[in-house]
Amino acid sequence: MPIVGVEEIRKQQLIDAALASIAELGLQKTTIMTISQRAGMSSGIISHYFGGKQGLIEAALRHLLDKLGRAFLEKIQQTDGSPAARILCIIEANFTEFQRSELAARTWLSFWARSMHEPGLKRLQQINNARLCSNLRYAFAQSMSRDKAQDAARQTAAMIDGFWLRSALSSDPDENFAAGESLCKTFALSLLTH
Amino acid sequence: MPIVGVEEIRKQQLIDAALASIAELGLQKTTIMTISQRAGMSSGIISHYFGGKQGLIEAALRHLLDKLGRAFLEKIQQTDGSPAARILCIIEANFTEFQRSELAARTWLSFWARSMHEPGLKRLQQINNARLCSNLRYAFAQSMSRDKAQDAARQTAAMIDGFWLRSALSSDPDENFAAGESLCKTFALSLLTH
DNA sequence: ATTTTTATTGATTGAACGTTCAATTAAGGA
DNA sequence: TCCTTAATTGAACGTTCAATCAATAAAAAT
Repeated sequence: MPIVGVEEIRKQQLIDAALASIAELGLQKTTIMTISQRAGMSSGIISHYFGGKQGLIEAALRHLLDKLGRAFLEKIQQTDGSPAARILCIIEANFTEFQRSELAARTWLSFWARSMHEPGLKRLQQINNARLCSNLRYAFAQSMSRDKAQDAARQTAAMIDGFWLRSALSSDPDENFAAGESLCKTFALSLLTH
Repeated sequence: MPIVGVEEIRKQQLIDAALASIAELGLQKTTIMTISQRAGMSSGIISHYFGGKQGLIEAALRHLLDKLGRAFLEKIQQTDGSPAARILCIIEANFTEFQRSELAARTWLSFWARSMHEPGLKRLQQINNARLCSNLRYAFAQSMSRDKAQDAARQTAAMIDGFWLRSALSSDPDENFAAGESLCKTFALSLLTH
């Protein structure tokens, strides 16, 4: 059933299938078989397009990071450049990305845990983290000193990640997410006005 | 070399070896061999004392949770019962436990990730989480309404977990930890006074 | 219609891992 | 000294999994 010029389509289908498997089974129990079956293809296709299972896993993480980055860029363009608006954008981008797919928080946690011991994933994670912190620092620095802004950014980033983590572990992820978004916003705004 | 009555000693040695292996290699690359070698014993001993690898992993998590609980109980007895003192105790207990063993944050993250898909670990994690939240809620409720206290507890718990997570993923865990403890305290105290 | 090229398959291979259990070792008791 | 019993070993076994690659299928080119 070969159709020419389907490389990008197949790659995306495999990434989607990988994310579905990771969300449902966890990274540990995700195998080449669970991915390829979900994609409706054979096991060999993964090594063919990604050089191996590890290549697909990294591509899937890169895809999630790209989506998160684009969510932020889209939101930031719909607002004025005020610090409060920027910060609300950052928080919303970090939360809405998850609402789109219920099980994404679990996927992130799986990636994080593995990134501790795999340099390829660790690099991707650190790039994303640096972006989040520097965006927050920049917004806070327009209303307070550099040092205060640094602290405020770290607290806000920690609270966002903490609610992510708790959503992944919670028995009611959705409720946790909604509460997290709201509580992160009120916290960040209170930092700006005091 | 059988010596009688060594069951509890051997179990503890295996738990220590398991935690060392998890911290160094991660839960995924921790095998019966990496654990038993670190303990200086043979591979079969793990099934003998814990019924299998999974039993040892759960016992190791239970051991970490016990240590965390005892750290809190010890600290709480050295203070008056004021809300501020209680909250500082909770935060300190959650951070000092990690300073004792540098790689503990990585161990926690490994456990958390696996607990998403393994009921035995999930149960342990939820018990610990419920304890943290209810301790915080109780302390805050002495200075504000129930609803406010609930929000404050969730924000504080999220910030603590967020800094834990960031320490595990950071390239400089110690600095991250010190900053986390300090910033969590200033946040929690500001909630009490406003 | 035939050949070439591209896409895909899936059985096979070999390595890694957890578990089992018969054998072994030495302490304690008779 | 001999026997019993608790403690421990590690080779063997069965399973799981990622990777490989020769075979296959169909589109494109001739």
